Amino acid sequence: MGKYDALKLENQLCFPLYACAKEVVRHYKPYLDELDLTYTQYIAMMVLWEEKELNVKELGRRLFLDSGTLTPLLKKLEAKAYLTRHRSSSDERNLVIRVTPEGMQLRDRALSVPARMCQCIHLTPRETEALSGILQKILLSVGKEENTL
Amino acid sequence: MGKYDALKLENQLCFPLYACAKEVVRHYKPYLDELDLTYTQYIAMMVLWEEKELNVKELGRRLFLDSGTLTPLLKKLEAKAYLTRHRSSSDERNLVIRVTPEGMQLRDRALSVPARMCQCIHLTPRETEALSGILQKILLSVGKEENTL
DNA sequence: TATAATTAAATTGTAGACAATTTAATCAAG
DNA sequence: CTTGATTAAATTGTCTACAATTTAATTATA
Repeated sequence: MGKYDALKLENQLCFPLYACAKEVVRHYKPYLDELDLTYTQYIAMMVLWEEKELNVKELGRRLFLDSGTLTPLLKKLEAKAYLTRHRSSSDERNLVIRVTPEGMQLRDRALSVPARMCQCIHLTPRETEALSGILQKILLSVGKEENTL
Repeated sequence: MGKYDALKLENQLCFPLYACAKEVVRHYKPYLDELDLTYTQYIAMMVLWEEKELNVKELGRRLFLDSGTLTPLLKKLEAKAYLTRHRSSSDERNLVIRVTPEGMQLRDRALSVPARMCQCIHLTPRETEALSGILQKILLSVGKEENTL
């Protein structure tokens, strides 16, 4: 074990996390192409399918994204008629995002995507459970730090 | 359990993977700022610190990145004098990347980065081990698919 | 050997991602 | 009531990321 072992790529935890995330997202592409959605647009629609209506701030909190990423993304989804963007009348600072009927129709066409994606990743139920738990723990701990800053 | 449960964000495995990777990489920023490196530049330097010399193709294979990402990134690292870029004399198609002495000096300044990053992520050794193993498994399986295509 | 197929980088175009700043609206003291 | 913080989006600028195409070099084959 040399002085620089900690700087070897194979000893990093972050690198496989980074590479895995990219590769898995890339694997969504053929399925999402059928829906004319990018991965980020897909997860934004996922929130909207559940919520019907929310503002940019809340959407960003859920997706770990800021307005710099969301503003142009939401404009693209608006251009595709999947959502509407309107200032809140009670507080003009807030932009209310609402799904359209066209946006809701997309949900049915997306139904098969999660199962088809899971088939790409060959994990046992145990591994899936373990991975999910550990990732949630990391997300919780980084979320907490934001508040202490 | 409703018809659309599979499309809920909290039932996805990919989303926490995507969000975690982003958040963890973002946590590197203050440490890497001291070295005037981005995260992608940092992992590229990690490979070069071990290899001293390799071509774009091989670097891309290790980092899961293509020439579209690496070409501009390597030009920036060349501009910072951390590496040199030369066409191979034996095969002019290959671009040989070599670390410079300045690039090697950076290695010592980076020594403290991995430990400081680990402190940000509060995982037990068991969890770290498990996460690492599962991510490697996913990367191996997506790597294999490339060959069968 | 001339041509076709293959390969490695580079290029082009589109879409994130995020830090930092700006703008506009709302809220909080004094 | 007004000035000063605070807040939410939008904007600006830089750096990935990757599909698709192009260019140039090499290899394979007719």
